[in-house]
Amino acid sequence: MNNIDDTGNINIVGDNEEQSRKKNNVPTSTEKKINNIHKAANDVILNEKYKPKRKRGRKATNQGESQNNANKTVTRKCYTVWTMDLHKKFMEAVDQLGDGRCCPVEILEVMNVPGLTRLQVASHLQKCRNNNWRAPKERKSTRQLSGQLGSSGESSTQQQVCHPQLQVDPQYLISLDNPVLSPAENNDSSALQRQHEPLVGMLGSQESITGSTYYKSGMELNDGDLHAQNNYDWKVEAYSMMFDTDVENVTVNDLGVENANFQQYICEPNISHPNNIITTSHVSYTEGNDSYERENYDPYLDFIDIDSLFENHESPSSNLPNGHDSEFDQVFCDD
DNA sequence: CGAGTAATAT
DNA sequence: TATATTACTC
Repeated sequence: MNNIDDTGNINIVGDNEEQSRKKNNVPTSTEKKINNIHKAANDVILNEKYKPKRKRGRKATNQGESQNNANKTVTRKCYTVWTMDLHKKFMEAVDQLGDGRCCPVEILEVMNVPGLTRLQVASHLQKCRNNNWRAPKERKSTRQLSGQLGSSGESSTQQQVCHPQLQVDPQYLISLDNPVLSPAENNDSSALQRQHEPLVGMLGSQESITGSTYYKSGMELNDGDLHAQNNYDWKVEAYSMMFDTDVENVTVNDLGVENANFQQYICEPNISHPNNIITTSHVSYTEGNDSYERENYDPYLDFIDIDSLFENHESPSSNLPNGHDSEFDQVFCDD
């Protein structure tokens, strides 16, 4: 004879306590503890506080945007090209400023280039600190190492390519060993500080602009030649290739002539030109809704299956891109 | 709150 | 890709 108690559990006559517990799926105290840990961990993961609030980087703006056809939006963006001249000026400013004043604001002032903004200088400074800037005329053959991309045994590296932030941003990491622990508690505050330590020097120079806004004088001018093709460059390159979904890139020169190249100088560096800033127009066409704008969009997850992309590609080790018109680009950029 | 910087979008 | 933009930290 069975009966149901006031907790809704079925008590089977004759069963001992343990058998009854099992039949009613009542967790043991140990199981309860484990469940609580899982729940707490889940709460941490679901907590908005520990999620990136917005994606970083450039967002699509309405500035300079115009409607073309039904579902096509034409976005025209201008940006400054750092010519050798401009860069030289930048470096001279850095050199002139000396210790402790090598910050974008000071550099901007010393450069005294109309139209140039602090953010642009900051961005350029960042590029130079990372040894990732080259003079425009030295740009062309930047994909020497791309051939390694599809070589065997590199799948783990490919994962890293697509998930760079997961390695370096402790704020969003959750320790699997101790899931209840708040990420903030896990966050070694000096870890972020370490990112501000001096980075790779400017090319050919013994000392460099450093990440702590100090630099040691005597720095040579960066000749813009990328001697050190390090692993980071390769990662960045592969990374941006995967995200390059532009259907078309069109530039317009000062005569209004369209050019199919990605980037073009509107005018040559010229003493008569007021500011030596060369601007390009970047026109991109997007179909319908901007997928990047959808909620909870996670580019990392979208590319989590990146390995399969390479597996499906023939001769992965031999035929990787050397230019924009390569087979590879068509495969990944055609929309 | 503004500056500097890493990360990331375009 | 090179540059612009954003998030984050101090």
